[in-house]
Amino acid sequence: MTENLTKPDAAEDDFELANFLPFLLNQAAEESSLAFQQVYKNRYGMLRTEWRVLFHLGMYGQMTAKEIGQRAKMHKTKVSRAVQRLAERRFLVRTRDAQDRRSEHLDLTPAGETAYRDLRGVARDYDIKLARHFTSGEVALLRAMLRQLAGIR
Amino acid sequence: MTENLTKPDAAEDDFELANFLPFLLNQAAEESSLAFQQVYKNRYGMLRTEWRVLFHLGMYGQMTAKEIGQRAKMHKTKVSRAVQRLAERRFLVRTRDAQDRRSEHLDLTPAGETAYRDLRGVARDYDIKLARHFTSGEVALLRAMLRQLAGIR
DNA sequence: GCGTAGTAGTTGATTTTGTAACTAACAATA
DNA sequence: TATTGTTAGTTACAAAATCAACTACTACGC
Repeated sequence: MTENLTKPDAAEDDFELANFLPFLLNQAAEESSLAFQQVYKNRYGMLRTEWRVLFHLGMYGQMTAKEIGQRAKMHKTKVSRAVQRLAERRFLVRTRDAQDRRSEHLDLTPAGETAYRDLRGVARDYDIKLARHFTSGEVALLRAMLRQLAGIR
Repeated sequence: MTENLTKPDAAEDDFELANFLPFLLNQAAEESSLAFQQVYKNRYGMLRTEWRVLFHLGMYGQMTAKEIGQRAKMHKTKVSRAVQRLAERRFLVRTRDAQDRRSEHLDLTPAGETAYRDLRGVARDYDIKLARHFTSGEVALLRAMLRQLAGIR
């Protein structure tokens, strides 16, 4: 059958879905998140949003919900709900700012610190495992490109 | 704001959240999907799942829901619902397979073809725009690495 | 002070996803 | 033919994401 009658552009066009960067990025992101997701889910009953908040606090110390939202590019309602659940489970504590009583400072509890350190170890191992597929130069370039695409300047 | 004042291990440890590949991949995927998402959402009221189904049919011609699910790594319920909505909006038609009446063949309608061609054009332009940040060698390497990470062998 | 505008964070309604159970059909086999 | 197992796709219900409206507060202008 003449393919060209029904889809004239398809043959002439070099565009391939499998090369479309947003598609590829999403596939890679989903696949690479999966194994790690199992860990924080099964080990601590956390969602991705909660893990991100935990990691930001563990990594950078005391932060407000707003700061976390900016850094992690999470919407404030996502952050709010993640913080709520982490507070319920005693992974963090909230303290109102004395100067500006709208905002509150978030700190990990010892339990939160422990979970953070545990998960950070898992994350580091997993990252190394992912990077092993490539040379260190390739990985460095990949990270730089991803940072650029993510708009992290 | 305040950086790593409070965290003693953070300095000793070379692990950085901002370098964690699943995190970076997710950020890049989300950010790079955003602008394109606006197009298929605003122009055709489609969700990401629907766009993916549309693209697969436009790209590869007649397929079953199962085949789309395998190619796009979408769960069958996602595919099922996307197909349902695309059928309601008359972007595709379903025909039962005569030999195996469990499965059905999906084909784009003329309206579906039109939407597909339109969106493919947008996607191609957008892809080129994204790739312009890098050399063609870098982009080729990026695509190869993403494919590997996505488990597409 | 008082009024207005803006911000940090929360809540509620709606939409979308995820998980499991389900229907209908096929296949093999006794 | 009946039995058991498997598969394509759907549906129901719970979990989660999204968006808009909301509360409590701060800051500015008068």
